[in-house]
Amino acid sequence: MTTIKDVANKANVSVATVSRVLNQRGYVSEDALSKVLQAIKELDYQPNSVARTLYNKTSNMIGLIVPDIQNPFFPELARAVEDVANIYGYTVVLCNSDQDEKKEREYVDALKQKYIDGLIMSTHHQQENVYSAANIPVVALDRVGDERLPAVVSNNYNGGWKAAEYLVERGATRLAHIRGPRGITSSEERYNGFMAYIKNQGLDCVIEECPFQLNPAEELAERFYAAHPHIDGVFASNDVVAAGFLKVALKQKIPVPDRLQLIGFDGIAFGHMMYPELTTVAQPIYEMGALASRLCIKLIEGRQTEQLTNQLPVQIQLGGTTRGA
Amino acid sequence: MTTIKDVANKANVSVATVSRVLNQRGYVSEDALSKVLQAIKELDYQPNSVARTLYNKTSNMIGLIVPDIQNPFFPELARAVEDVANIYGYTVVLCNSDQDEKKEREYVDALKQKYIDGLIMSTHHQQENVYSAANIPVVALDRVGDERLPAVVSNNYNGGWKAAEYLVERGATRLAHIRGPRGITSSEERYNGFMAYIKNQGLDCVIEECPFQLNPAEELAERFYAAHPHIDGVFASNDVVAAGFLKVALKQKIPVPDRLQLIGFDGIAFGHMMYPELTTVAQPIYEMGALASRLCIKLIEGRQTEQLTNQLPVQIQLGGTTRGA
DNA sequence: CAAAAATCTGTAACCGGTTACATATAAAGA
DNA sequence: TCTTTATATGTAACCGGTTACAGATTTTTG
Repeated sequence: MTTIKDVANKANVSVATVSRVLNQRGYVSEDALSKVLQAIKELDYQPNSVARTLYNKTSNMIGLIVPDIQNPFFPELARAVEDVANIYGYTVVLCNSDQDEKKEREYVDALKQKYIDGLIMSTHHQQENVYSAANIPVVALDRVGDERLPAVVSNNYNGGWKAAEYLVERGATRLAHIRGPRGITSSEERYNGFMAYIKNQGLDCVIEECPFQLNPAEELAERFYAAHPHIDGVFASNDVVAAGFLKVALKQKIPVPDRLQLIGFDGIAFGHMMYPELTTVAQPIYEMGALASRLCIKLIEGRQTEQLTNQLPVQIQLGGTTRGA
Repeated sequence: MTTIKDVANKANVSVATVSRVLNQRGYVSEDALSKVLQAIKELDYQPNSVARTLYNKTSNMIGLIVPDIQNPFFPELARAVEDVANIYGYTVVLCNSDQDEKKEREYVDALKQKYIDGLIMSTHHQQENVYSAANIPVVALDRVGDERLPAVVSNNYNGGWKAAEYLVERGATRLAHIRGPRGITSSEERYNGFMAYIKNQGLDCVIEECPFQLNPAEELAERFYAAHPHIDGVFASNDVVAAGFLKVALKQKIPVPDRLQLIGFDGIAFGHMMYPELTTVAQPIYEMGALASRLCIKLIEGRQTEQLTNQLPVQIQLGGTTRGA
């Protein structure tokens, strides 16, 4: 591997001069400049980023901690984070925490040791430890654990409200909400928004709780349809759960959307892969990831962010699981 | 941040002794050992991995280059790679290449600069550059670009054969294969396996080609069903394409599986999220990722691998898009 | 009991960069 | 013309570890 010393030798200058050329800092004569550039080209020299990191305490790497990349919501988010990071010359290190606080802490420690420049986290755990111990920028994405952290989220509350409103407007009268796990900000907010509309309209509804996974959703759906045959509008707190409910409904030959309307939340890609397509409250997933990435880099570069919480709008995405207007 | 010097001072020994304790190398007296351990504990010292990397030229990082993490096949693979890597103390850096050779090369360069210890690549490009320039272990995953590279793949040929056989055994007589893009090993092999069975049985079939994406698959399906109304068995080269064909079939009210049987390839999670569930030739995706990761680490640790190509078996996964036996 | 071998420890060089500082020369100002 | 200032460059310390080597002490061996 060619080092800065090799370049210096070849160009007949000192390493300091080469370094000055590389970093475009300090004074370098025309003559030296061209000799160095020539040597760099001839030797196909690339400065060693580890050595740079050691001195500069900055690695051009961003950590991204998600619960599980297998959860179909996160690949798009991760992709967006990486795309933006790349533009600015950053590399992304992806970590799956399984929502395990210990794992999260271990990852954060390991990443900090590698002089990671910033951290983007999707977790509902309190991040005081991260927040205090690290002097690196941390951006919360989708899930907010700590209020003091800059965050990128979608308007979950509004989404919940819209979902309820949408179902009611399409003629649903007996509503149910399959809410997500307690303690996760997004599912709480969706629930709150949904309930606010329900109360506002003086309606009644059935509430069930379900983790954001297919199998539990299917199991719950079986029981649910048996227990509540009259329900004609279901709002699931995420698309995976909605898919589970749709699947069981189709299996049981419950006419969707004629006798049962279904709306999910997220707007992940596979909503389009099924038939009928899932009607859903779509978050701007890619936008969220991209924004978080930009925000993180902005903070790394020392610039302040205007606002702590960045809330992006959601939008109903028409599918075939709800009726036309 | 506490450094090895701080520890040495506190323990009243030299940095060399502390280093010996850390690496459990060389002679260290009982007395010095306990003093150092005590100091480490009191200062909550963690050795700086960047400094270590600089000297050792090894980073405990593995690069994973995939075409696009948004392709639902890759998250499971990536997860497996990361899980195994973690067990052995390695961190994974994920990169999306978009199948762009230039991007791939840039990533490889950047990763090598960071003293990445090994590389796992899912690409169909020739990797001579990688293979020659890098003296780091490279493992090909799912897609093989270079024959000389150790690789982990599933038995795509056998999968293609099995798919044909399965359709025929369930009574399909007019077969079609929607093959994947040319030049990608896996799609070629699936095609070859399928055709081998067809020829072996003296059958005839329709072949179409489609990229591994939903929209093109849907468009093709529309045209396909119009042009070939008599086809009663379709083998799609991957599950996304199969999903597109299923979606259009359902939309057109073509009875599946009674008048049209459908089988995909991959066994990705969303096959279970739809109704009917997708019948598919399932690859052991997680196993493949885990094996690639283990293989890579084995090579990093200097041990030789028994065989260059590791081919894992595929298995038909029963869904509702084919008839019972 | 002396020599050889094993154990212990510190100094300093090294990994490959960056930069403070000293020094030298050229250009500008008095 | 003599300062002063701007330009140019090299030396050496530094980032935080690892390790070759040398010297000192202890243990083993003959």
